[in-house]
Amino acid sequence: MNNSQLYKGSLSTVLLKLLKENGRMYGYEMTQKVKELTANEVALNEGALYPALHRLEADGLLTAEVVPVGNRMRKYYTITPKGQTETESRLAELEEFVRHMQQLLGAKLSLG
Amino acid sequence: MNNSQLYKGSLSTVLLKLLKENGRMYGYEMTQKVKELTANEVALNEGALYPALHRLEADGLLTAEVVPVGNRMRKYYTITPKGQTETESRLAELEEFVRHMQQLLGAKLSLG
DNA sequence: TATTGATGCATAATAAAATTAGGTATAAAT
DNA sequence: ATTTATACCTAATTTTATTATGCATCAATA
Repeated sequence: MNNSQLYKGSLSTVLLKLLKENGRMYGYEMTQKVKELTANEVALNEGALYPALHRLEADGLLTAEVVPVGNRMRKYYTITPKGQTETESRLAELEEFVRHMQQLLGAKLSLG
Repeated sequence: MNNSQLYKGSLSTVLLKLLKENGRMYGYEMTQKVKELTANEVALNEGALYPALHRLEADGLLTAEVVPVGNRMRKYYTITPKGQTETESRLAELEEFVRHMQQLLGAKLSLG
């Protein structure tokens, strides 16, 4: 993710969560959704995005389906049951990470 | 950091903050402090810790001083003015990261 | 007294994941 | 006609962490 301050390791968690919420998305759509949700502050880096999607697919967390739209191809991804489970554990991990950061850096991270 | 769910990129921020708070610390001491602050949940991985300290020193954010204690050597690190500034910007970055994660993943990260 | 665990530093090989920097092509808008 | 948006991709490099060691001192304990 460029210009984003997003820490390494969080990308796949974000992708999984997006797919879990929206059911079925293609890569470009995810870049737009992320922009929308973050008021244009986060732009997915495609050089990271596509390899990440391929990895998730290879790991059995996503399935892909190529669909022609007009004269162009879209590759739609869907989360698998395994992916659903994995999403939950990654979100839990992220919460734990934030908690640890609060313990280590002070209470400055609570934005609740 | 092993077993820690700490995302890549956060280690140097933690080290800088520890040094900013404590004035002067050596590597092993940092591993103990991190354990203490996180109720033994986070253990710094030495294979990441020492290279990270060396990098911070090379970048001029820390200075090092080797001190004999008994018959053993300790390498004390101190944060530089440049390091102080950098610490602030990294903490701001981390807060921004958490904010973005909340926007993308839902309000589940607010532990305030 | 021999051994284990804690203290204290370090590096080398490997792996994981990002950034940078391209490339290809269709379609819409100016 | 050219630019912008849509839509996918990969290769080289960089960054950072993990894994696996290595060396050495010192205290506790079996």
